[in-house]
Amino acid sequence: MKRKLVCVVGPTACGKTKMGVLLARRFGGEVVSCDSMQLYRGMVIGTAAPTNDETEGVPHHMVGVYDPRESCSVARYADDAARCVDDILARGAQPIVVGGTGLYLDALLAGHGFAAGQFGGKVRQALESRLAAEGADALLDELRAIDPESAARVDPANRKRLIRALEVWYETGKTMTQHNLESQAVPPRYEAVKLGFAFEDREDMKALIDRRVDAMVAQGLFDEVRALLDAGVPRESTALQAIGYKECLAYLDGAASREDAVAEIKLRSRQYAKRQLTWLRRDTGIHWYLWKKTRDFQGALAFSTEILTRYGVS
RNA sequence: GCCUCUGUAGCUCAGUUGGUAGAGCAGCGGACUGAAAAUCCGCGUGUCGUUGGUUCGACUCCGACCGGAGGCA
Repeated sequence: MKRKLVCVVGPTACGKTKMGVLLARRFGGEVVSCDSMQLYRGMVIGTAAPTNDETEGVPHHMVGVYDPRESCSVARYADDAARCVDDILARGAQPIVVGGTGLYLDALLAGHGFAAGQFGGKVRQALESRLAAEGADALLDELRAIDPESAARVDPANRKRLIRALEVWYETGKTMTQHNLESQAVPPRYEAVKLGFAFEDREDMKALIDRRVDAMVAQGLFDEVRALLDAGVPRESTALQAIGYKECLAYLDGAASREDAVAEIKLRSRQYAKRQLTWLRRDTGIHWYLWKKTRDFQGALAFSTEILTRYGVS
Protein backbone atom coordinates (compact mmCIF):
# COMPACT_ATOMS: atom_id res chain seq x y z
CA MET A 1 0.00 0.00 0.00
CA LYS A 2 1.21 3.42 -0.95
CA ARG A 3 2.44 5.42 1.97
CA LYS A 4 0.48 8.56 2.73
CA LEU A 5 2.10 11.89 3.42
CA VAL A 6 1.28 13.57 6.68
CA CYS A 7 0.71 17.29 6.22
CA VAL A 8 0.65 19.86 9.00
CA VAL A 9 -1.02 23.11 8.02
CA GLY A 10 -2.39 26.23 9.67
CA PRO A 11 -1.83 29.94 9.92
CA THR A 12 1.37 31.44 11.20
CA ALA A 13 2.28 31.01 14.87
CA CYS A 14 -0.14 28.16 15.36
CA GLY A 15 2.35 25.49 16.32
CA LYS A 16 3.08 23.77 13.01
CA THR A 17 6.80 23.42 13.65
CA LYS A 18 6.32 21.84 17.04
CA MET A 19 3.60 19.53 15.77
CA GLY A 20 5.85 18.44 12.93
CA VAL A 21 8.55 17.42 15.37
CA LEU A 22 6.14 15.65 17.71
CA LEU A 23 4.62 13.71 14.84
CA ALA A 24 7.98 12.86 13.35
CA ARG A 25 9.11 11.41 16.65
CA ARG A 26 5.89 9.51 17.11
CA PHE A 27 5.79 8.05 13.58
CA GLY A 28 9.44 7.77 12.68
CA GLY A 29 9.34 10.62 10.26
CA GLU A 30 11.32 13.39 8.68
CA VAL A 31 10.02 16.88 8.09
CA VAL A 32 9.77 18.52 4.70
CA SER A 33 9.12 22.21 5.17
CA CYS A 34 6.57 23.90 2.97
CA ASP A 35 7.28 27.55 3.51
CA SER A 36 8.11 30.00 0.78
CA MET A 37 10.45 32.04 2.97
CA GLN A 38 12.14 29.52 5.27
CA LEU A 39 13.55 28.25 2.00
CA TYR A 40 16.14 31.01 1.94
CA ARG A 41 19.45 30.84 3.72
CA GLY A 42 20.07 33.38 6.43
CA MET A 43 16.42 34.01 7.16
CA VAL A 44 15.99 32.23 10.44
CA ILE A 45 14.67 34.66 13.01
CA GLY A 46 12.08 36.45 10.89
CA THR A 47 10.66 33.30 9.34
CA ALA A 48 10.66 31.41 12.64
CA ALA A 49 12.60 28.66 10.92
CA PRO A 50 13.09 25.61 13.13
CA THR A 51 16.25 25.83 15.20
CA ASN A 52 18.42 22.95 16.33
CA ASP A 53 16.79 23.11 19.71
CA GLU A 54 13.36 22.86 18.19
CA THR A 55 14.02 20.02 15.75
CA GLU A 56 15.15 17.70 18.56
CA GLY A 57 17.22 15.74 16.08
CA VAL A 58 14.43 15.21 13.58
CA PRO A 59 15.77 15.78 10.06
CA HIS A 60 14.26 18.84 8.38
CA HIS A 61 14.40 19.39 4.65
CA MET A 62 13.75 22.42 2.44
CA VAL A 63 14.82 24.93 5.06
CA GLY A 64 17.59 27.38 4.23
CA VAL A 65 18.35 25.66 0.95
CA TYR A 66 18.32 28.55 -1.50
CA ASP A 67 20.41 31.65 -1.89
CA PRO A 68 18.23 34.65 -1.03
CA ARG A 69 19.79 36.52 -3.92
CA GLU A 70 17.91 34.35 -6.37
CA SER A 71 14.17 34.00 -6.35
CA CYS A 72 12.63 30.62 -5.89
CA SER A 73 9.23 29.72 -7.30
CA VAL A 74 6.42 27.26 -6.75
CA ALA A 75 7.66 25.06 -9.55
CA ARG A 76 11.18 24.83 -8.21
CA TYR A 77 9.93 24.17 -4.72
CA ALA A 78 7.58 21.44 -5.83
CA ASP A 79 10.32 19.64 -7.75
CA ASP A 80 12.91 19.84 -5.01
CA ALA A 81 10.48 19.01 -2.23
CA ALA A 82 9.19 15.99 -4.16
CA ARG A 83 12.74 14.74 -4.40
CA CYS A 84 13.06 15.01 -0.61
CA VAL A 85 9.80 13.20 -0.11
CA ASP A 86 10.82 10.40 -2.43
CA ASP A 87 14.14 10.02 -0.62
CA ILE A 88 12.40 9.75 2.70
CA LEU A 89 9.99 7.17 1.33
CA ALA A 90 12.87 5.22 -0.14
CA ARG A 91 14.43 5.08 3.30
CA GLY A 92 11.20 3.68 4.64
CA ALA A 93 10.50 6.71 6.78
CA GLN A 94 7.38 8.80 7.09
CA PRO A 95 7.42 12.16 5.28
CA ILE A 96 5.79 14.95 7.26
CA VAL A 97 5.14 18.07 5.26
CA VAL A 98 4.93 21.11 7.48
CA GLY A 99 4.16 24.60 6.38
CA GLY A 100 1.94 27.52 5.75
CA THR A 101 2.36 28.19 2.06
CA GLY A 102 -0.83 26.74 0.65
CA LEU A 103 0.03 27.04 -2.99
CA TYR A 104 3.32 25.24 -2.48
CA LEU A 105 1.67 22.38 -0.66
CA ASP A 106 -0.95 21.94 -3.34
CA ALA A 107 1.74 21.96 -6.00
CA LEU A 108 3.83 19.39 -4.14
CA LEU A 109 0.91 17.02 -3.68
CA ALA A 110 -0.61 17.48 -7.11
CA GLY A 111 2.62 17.02 -9.01
CA HIS A 112 1.40 18.56 -12.24
CA GLY A 113 3.98 20.77 -13.86
CA PHE A 114 3.73 24.49 -14.36
CA ALA A 115 3.76 26.26 -17.69
CA ALA A 116 7.07 27.94 -18.49
CA GLY A 117 7.83 31.50 -17.54
CA GLN A 118 9.58 33.08 -14.61
CA PHE A 119 10.24 36.08 -12.48
CA GLY A 120 12.79 38.16 -14.33
CA GLY A 121 12.32 36.17 -17.56
CA LYS A 122 12.42 37.82 -20.99
CA VAL A 123 8.76 37.35 -21.81
CA ARG A 124 7.65 38.49 -18.38
CA GLN A 125 9.80 41.59 -18.46
CA ALA A 126 8.52 42.48 -21.90
CA LEU A 127 4.95 42.14 -20.72
CA GLU A 128 5.68 44.20 -17.65
CA SER A 129 7.03 47.08 -19.66
CA ARG A 130 4.13 46.83 -22.07
CA LEU A 131 1.74 46.97 -19.15
CA ALA A 132 3.44 50.12 -17.93
CA ALA A 133 3.38 51.68 -21.39
CA GLU A 134 0.03 50.57 -22.78
CA GLY A 135 -2.04 50.02 -19.68
CA ALA A 136 -3.97 47.08 -18.33
CA ASP A 137 -6.93 47.46 -20.66
CA ALA A 138 -4.78 46.95 -23.74
CA LEU A 139 -3.32 43.75 -22.32
CA LEU A 140 -6.71 42.57 -21.18
CA ASP A 141 -8.07 43.05 -24.70
CA GLU A 142 -5.18 41.07 -26.02
CA LEU A 143 -5.81 38.28 -23.52
CA ARG A 144 -9.48 38.30 -24.42
CA ALA A 145 -8.60 37.62 -28.04
CA ILE A 146 -6.29 34.76 -27.09
CA ASP A 147 -8.03 33.20 -24.12
CA PRO A 148 -11.44 34.71 -23.40
CA GLU A 149 -12.07 32.41 -20.46
CA SER A 150 -9.10 33.48 -18.43
CA ALA A 151 -9.67 37.08 -19.49
CA ALA A 152 -13.06 36.81 -17.85
CA ARG A 153 -11.49 35.36 -14.73
CA VAL A 154 -8.63 37.81 -14.28
CA ASP A 155 -9.22 41.13 -12.61
CA PRO A 156 -7.45 43.78 -14.71
CA ALA A 157 -6.22 45.40 -11.51
CA ASN A 158 -4.37 42.22 -10.69
CA ARG A 159 -1.33 42.81 -12.82
CA LYS A 160 0.50 39.68 -11.80
CA ARG A 161 -2.32 37.44 -12.93
CA LEU A 162 -2.91 39.36 -16.11
CA ILE A 163 0.73 39.15 -17.05
CA ARG A 164 1.00 35.51 -16.14
CA ALA A 165 -1.97 34.56 -18.30
CA LEU A 166 -0.34 36.22 -21.29
CA GLU A 167 3.06 34.86 -20.38
CA VAL A 168 1.80 31.29 -20.47
CA TRP A 169 0.53 31.87 -23.98
CA TYR A 170 3.71 33.46 -25.29
CA GLU A 171 5.97 30.94 -23.57
CA THR A 172 4.12 27.79 -24.52
CA GLY A 173 1.63 28.53 -27.28
CA LYS A 174 -1.08 27.13 -25.01
CA THR A 175 -3.66 29.21 -23.23
CA MET A 176 -3.76 29.36 -19.48
CA THR A 177 -7.19 27.77 -19.65
CA GLN A 178 -5.86 24.88 -21.70
CA HIS A 179 -2.91 24.46 -19.40
CA ASN A 180 -5.09 24.38 -16.33
CA LEU A 181 -7.37 21.78 -17.85
CA GLU A 182 -4.43 19.56 -18.63
CA SER A 183 -2.90 19.88 -15.21
CA GLN A 184 -6.19 19.17 -13.53
CA ALA A 185 -6.31 15.91 -15.42
CA VAL A 186 -3.02 14.75 -13.91
CA PRO A 187 -3.71 12.43 -10.97
CA PRO A 188 -2.24 13.58 -7.64
CA ARG A 189 1.32 12.49 -7.09
CA TYR A 190 0.87 11.75 -3.37
CA GLU A 191 -1.88 10.69 -1.05
CA ALA A 192 -2.01 12.88 2.00
CA VAL A 193 -3.63 13.21 5.39
CA LYS A 194 -3.86 16.84 6.40
CA LEU A 195 -3.91 18.08 9.96
CA GLY A 196 -4.76 21.71 10.62
CA PHE A 197 -3.98 23.71 13.73
CA ALA A 198 -5.50 27.06 14.54
CA PHE A 199 -6.89 29.06 17.41
CA GLU A 200 -10.58 28.91 18.11
CA ASP A 201 -10.57 32.60 18.99
CA ARG A 202 -8.75 34.90 16.61
CA GLU A 203 -7.83 37.25 19.45
CA ASP A 204 -5.69 34.55 21.01
CA MET A 205 -3.84 34.06 17.75
CA LYS A 206 -3.31 37.77 17.48
CA ALA A 207 -1.86 37.97 20.97
CA LEU A 208 0.54 35.16 20.22
CA ILE A 209 1.65 36.75 16.95
CA ASP A 210 2.38 39.98 18.79
CA ARG A 211 4.46 38.18 21.37
CA ARG A 212 6.31 36.27 18.71
CA VAL A 213 7.19 39.40 16.78
CA ASP A 214 8.54 41.02 19.95
CA ALA A 215 10.61 37.92 20.53
CA MET A 216 11.99 38.05 16.98
CA VAL A 217 13.06 41.62 17.46
CA ALA A 218 14.70 40.70 20.77
CA GLN A 219 16.55 37.89 19.03
CA GLY A 220 18.04 40.28 16.52
CA LEU A 221 15.67 40.49 13.58
CA PHE A 222 17.03 43.88 12.55
CA ASP A 223 20.58 42.55 12.50
CA GLU A 224 19.48 39.60 10.41
CA VAL A 225 18.01 41.94 7.82
CA ARG A 226 21.09 44.09 7.82
CA ALA A 227 23.22 41.01 7.28
CA LEU A 228 21.17 40.07 4.23
CA LEU A 229 21.66 43.51 2.76
CA ASP A 230 25.38 43.34 3.50
CA ALA A 231 25.51 40.01 1.72
CA GLY A 232 24.17 41.73 -1.39
CA VAL A 233 20.58 40.57 -1.33
CA PRO A 234 18.68 43.07 -3.49
CA ARG A 235 15.85 44.94 -1.85
CA GLU A 236 13.44 43.91 -4.59
CA SER A 237 14.26 40.23 -4.17
CA THR A 238 11.50 37.85 -3.25
CA ALA A 239 13.31 37.04 -0.02
CA LEU A 240 13.20 40.61 1.21
CA GLN A 241 9.50 40.82 0.52
CA ALA A 242 8.97 38.51 3.45
CA ILE A 243 6.93 39.89 6.30
CA GLY A 244 9.25 41.10 9.01
CA TYR A 245 11.95 41.90 6.49
CA LYS A 246 10.50 44.54 4.23
CA GLU A 247 9.24 46.44 7.27
CA CYS A 248 12.75 46.41 8.72
CA LEU A 249 14.05 47.97 5.53
CA ALA A 250 11.85 50.98 6.14
CA TYR A 251 13.40 51.38 9.56
CA LEU A 252 16.96 50.82 8.36
CA ASP A 253 16.36 53.45 5.67
CA GLY A 254 15.21 55.87 8.31
CA ALA A 255 11.74 56.01 6.76
CA ALA A 256 10.03 54.62 9.86
CA SER A 257 10.67 54.53 13.57
CA ARG A 258 11.57 51.27 15.18
CA GLU A 259 8.23 51.14 16.99
CA ASP A 260 6.35 51.77 13.77
CA ALA A 261 8.27 49.04 12.00
CA VAL A 262 7.50 46.55 14.73
CA ALA A 263 3.83 47.53 14.77
CA GLU A 264 3.72 47.12 11.01
CA ILE A 265 5.23 43.64 11.23
CA LYS A 266 2.56 42.62 13.73
CA LEU A 267 -0.19 44.01 11.55
CA ARG A 268 1.07 42.38 8.36
CA SER A 269 1.55 39.07 10.15
CA ARG A 270 -2.02 39.14 11.36
CA GLN A 271 -3.31 39.89 7.89
CA TYR A 272 -1.17 37.13 6.49
CA ALA A 273 -2.61 34.64 8.95
CA LYS A 274 -6.08 35.63 7.81
CA ARG A 275 -5.17 34.99 4.18
CA GLN A 276 -3.77 31.61 5.13
CA LEU A 277 -7.04 30.74 6.82
CA THR A 278 -8.98 31.78 3.73
CA TRP A 279 -6.84 29.53 1.60
CA LEU A 280 -7.11 26.57 3.95
CA ARG A 281 -10.83 26.87 4.56
CA ARG A 282 -11.78 25.75 1.11
CA ASP A 283 -9.84 22.52 1.57
CA THR A 284 -12.50 20.33 3.12
CA GLY A 285 -10.04 17.49 3.62
CA ILE A 286 -8.22 19.09 6.53
CA HIS A 287 -8.71 17.66 10.02
CA TRP A 288 -8.72 20.65 12.31
CA TYR A 289 -7.63 20.83 15.89
CA LEU A 290 -8.56 24.15 17.42
CA TRP A 291 -6.54 25.56 20.27
CA LYS A 292 -8.54 26.97 23.15
CA LYS A 293 -6.59 29.88 24.61
CA THR A 294 -3.28 28.03 24.66
CA ARG A 295 -1.56 25.50 22.47
CA ASP A 296 -2.15 22.18 24.10
CA PHE A 297 0.37 20.06 22.25
CA GLN A 298 -0.32 16.84 24.10
CA GLY A 299 -3.98 17.03 23.21
CA ALA A 300 -3.09 17.86 19.65
CA LEU A 301 -0.73 14.91 19.44
CA ALA A 302 -3.40 12.55 20.74
CA PHE A 303 -5.89 13.95 18.26
CA SER A 304 -3.42 13.65 15.39
CA THR A 305 -2.42 10.13 16.29
CA GLU A 306 -6.02 9.06 16.31
CA ILE A 307 -6.69 10.57 12.90
CA LEU A 308 -3.51 9.23 11.37
CA THR A 309 -4.07 5.74 12.68
CA ARG A 310 -7.53 5.81 11.22
CA TYR A 311 -5.99 6.59 7.85
CA GLY A 312 -3.46 3.81 8.13
CA VAL A 313 -0.39 5.85 9.02
CA SER A 314 1.74 3.99 11.51
C1' G B 1 -11.66 82.18 36.17
C1' C B 2 -12.04 84.23 31.07
C1' C B 3 -11.24 83.58 25.68
C1' U B 4 -10.49 80.53 21.29
C1' C B 5 -10.61 75.88 18.94
C1' U B 6 -12.58 71.00 19.33
C1' G B 7 -15.91 66.40 20.38
C1' U B 8 -19.04 62.38 13.58
C1' A B 9 -17.63 54.27 12.18
C1' G B 10 -12.50 50.60 16.25
C1' C B 11 -8.57 54.85 14.62
C1' U B 12 -7.49 59.55 11.64
C1' C B 13 -10.70 62.78 9.63
C1' A B 14 -14.62 64.89 5.38
C1' G B 15 -19.48 66.71 5.64
C1' U B 16 -20.69 72.43 0.77
C1' U B 17 -26.01 78.04 1.80
C1' G B 18 -30.27 73.36 7.77
C1' G B 19 -33.45 68.00 4.12
C1' U B 20 -31.07 62.36 9.76
C1' A B 21 -23.77 61.02 6.91
C1' G B 22 -18.79 59.30 3.85
C1' A B 23 -13.38 58.50 2.80
C1' G B 24 -8.61 56.29 4.20
C1' C B 25 -6.71 52.82 7.58
C1' A B 26 -8.16 48.79 10.74
C1' G B 27 -11.61 44.70 10.78
C1' C B 28 -14.52 40.83 8.23
C1' G B 29 -15.38 37.79 3.81
C1' G B 30 -13.43 36.04 -0.91
C1' A B 31 -10.09 34.80 -5.20
C1' C B 32 -5.59 32.24 -5.99
C1' U B 33 -1.80 26.75 -11.25
C1' G B 34 6.30 29.45 -12.06
C1' A B 35 7.21 36.65 -7.10
C1' A B 36 2.21 33.38 -3.01
C1' A B 37 4.96 36.04 3.82
C1' A B 38 3.11 37.88 -3.09
C1' U B 39 -1.01 39.99 -5.91
C1' C B 40 -6.03 41.30 -6.25
C1' C B 41 -11.53 41.77 -5.27
C1' G B 42 -16.02 42.66 -2.14
C1' C B 43 -18.40 44.52 2.51
C1' G B 44 -19.51 51.19 5.81
C1' U B 45 -26.32 52.14 10.94
C1' G B 46 -22.78 55.09 13.47
C1' U B 47 -27.37 57.35 20.52
C1' C B 48 -23.07 62.67 14.52
C1' G B 49 -20.44 64.23 23.30
C1' U B 50 -25.16 65.08 26.54
C1' U B 51 -29.38 67.99 27.05
C1' G B 52 -32.87 71.94 26.11
C1' G B 53 -34.47 75.30 22.25
C1' U B 54 -35.41 77.57 17.07
C1' U B 55 -37.50 75.09 12.65
C1' C B 56 -42.19 71.42 8.77
C1' G B 57 -37.21 69.37 9.39
C1' A B 58 -30.59 70.02 12.81
C1' C B 59 -24.47 66.60 12.38
C1' U B 60 -25.32 71.50 10.38
C1' C B 61 -28.23 77.49 13.95
C1' C B 62 -28.73 79.18 19.52
C1' G B 63 -28.22 78.04 25.08
C1' A B 64 -26.51 75.09 29.07
C1' C B 65 -23.70 71.09 30.71
C1' C B 66 -19.73 67.26 30.24
C1' G B 67 -14.82 65.84 27.93
C1' G B 68 -10.18 67.30 25.08
C1' A B 69 -6.39 71.02 23.08
C1' G B 70 -4.36 75.82 23.16
C1' G B 71 -4.11 81.00 24.80
C1' C B 72 -4.75 85.00 28.54
C1' A B 73 -4.65 85.61 33.49
